[in-house]
Amino acid sequence: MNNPLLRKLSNFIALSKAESQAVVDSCRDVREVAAREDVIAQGDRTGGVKLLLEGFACRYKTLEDGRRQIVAYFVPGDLCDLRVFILKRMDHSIGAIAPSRVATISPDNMLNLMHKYPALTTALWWSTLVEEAITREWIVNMGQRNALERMAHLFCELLYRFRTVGLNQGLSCTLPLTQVELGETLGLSSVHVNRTLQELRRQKLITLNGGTLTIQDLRALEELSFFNPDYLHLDHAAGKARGGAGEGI
Amino acid sequence: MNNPLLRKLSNFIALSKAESQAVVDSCRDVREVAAREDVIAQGDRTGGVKLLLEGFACRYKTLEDGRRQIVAYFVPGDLCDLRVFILKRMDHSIGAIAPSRVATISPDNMLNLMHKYPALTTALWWSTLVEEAITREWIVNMGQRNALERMAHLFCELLYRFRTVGLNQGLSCTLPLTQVELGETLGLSSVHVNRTLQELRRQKLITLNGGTLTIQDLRALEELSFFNPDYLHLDHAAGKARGGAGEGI
DNA sequence: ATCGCGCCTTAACGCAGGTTGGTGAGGGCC
DNA sequence: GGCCCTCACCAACCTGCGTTAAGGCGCGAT
Repeated sequence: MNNPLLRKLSNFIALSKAESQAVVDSCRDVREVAAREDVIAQGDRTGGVKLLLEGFACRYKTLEDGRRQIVAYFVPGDLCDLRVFILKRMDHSIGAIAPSRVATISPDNMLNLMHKYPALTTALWWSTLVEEAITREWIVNMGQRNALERMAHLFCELLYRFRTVGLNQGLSCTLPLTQVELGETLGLSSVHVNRTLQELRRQKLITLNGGTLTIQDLRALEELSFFNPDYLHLDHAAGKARGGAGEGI
Repeated sequence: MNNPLLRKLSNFIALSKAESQAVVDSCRDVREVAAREDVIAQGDRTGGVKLLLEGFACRYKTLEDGRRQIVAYFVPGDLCDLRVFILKRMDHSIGAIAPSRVATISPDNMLNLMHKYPALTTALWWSTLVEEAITREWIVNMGQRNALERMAHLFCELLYRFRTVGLNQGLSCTLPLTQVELGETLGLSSVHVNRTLQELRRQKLITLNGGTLTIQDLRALEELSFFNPDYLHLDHAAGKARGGAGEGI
């Protein structure tokens, strides 16, 4: 199982061979995207569903005066919105941060998949619900936490998310972000990102260099940032939800 | 058509009589909720889908140390998440702000509705996509705009949303928020909310008292806050999307 | 080799917004 | 009538974070 989407969904539900194969089969149309290149830009007509297979990407919005805000990160296995094709135009952009491989699944293909495999559908909805919960948690992060807590919280979240697709190495993971990008994510200036990073390093909580994040003390980082992983809804043992409500939506 | 959900959906698609009736029929189980009372609390088992028929409500999260962040507002016609029942427990709370009437639609009822009326399904997905876009815009708001811009942007958004269900009176709408709640929404202290409100009043942009918001100069308020309504996806003339992609998902 | 460039780092200064601690008006209740 | 509670509003003070500006380091291009 080297498809990261399958790896992610298997956290929620045990997929049959047919279901797994169907997912793999729909990832035929693959495109390489360079670092800092857009996958889709604000204002573009919506196309098919995008699935990040490899790399690291983000969703962002730009204000008229140039200010930029990153509103989500994509790790491998993340779908860039299951249903955008209902809308006409993108109200935001999706851009690669690291060199990435992105599969495009056509609307027809997607609908087909969901008609044939209700259990798969449920699993996909679960993943979008988690995505929404993450977005909400980011609002909490920006509104209620100070710079140190905010950054600590983000790092905790990213570690958990890399874990669910097996892309962590213990308490380390690949995180090729510049400090400017971190600032655009957390609503901070790059100068203050620098200060905050150094404070986290000084407290021996993390190291971050050469595009690798290592968490030295996860417990402490979680306590500092009031991190509560409930919103990631990882409490499903694989297969537990089999036949659950929501099939066939 | 006095069902606010129908009024909202009709912005996206022209609904048939059968479809409209089906929606109305599923709003049988109605509950009155007092102001400041919770509809569902963090940690509760997820029940059916909630639909706000009347009043004003919000989604919020509370940190362990008591800090509270409002992450969304619900105006009449808003569904409190179409698919929560896939998850086990709520990772946040939903609370009434004004006295409200809330309908509960059971999962079975919901699934049934969506199986029978594909066009309705598309319209419902459209509304959740808009909800997600709003959530993302709130992140942009918190991350990139200062207090004045942030509050101005929120007021623009609320006016547009009240308009889509016909609950505005020209440039006025009912907005029974305390300054503390505004602060919990915008990530500001209530003191600073007060200062900011006064600045908006001083600039003759709005008035807000007795639970009524009046926008005196919408154009100026939009410019001040870099408000771009694209993310609300109101560009569908009713009926235009009839038969569009996404039916039957 | 060295130039340029992207990125990280540091320092000095100022301001937006938080904190604390008030006042006073209005409304519900005994 | 008096009491309590909530909410808007106000003032003094403090600080977290933004801004500006300058220097350093690694690396690819010429």
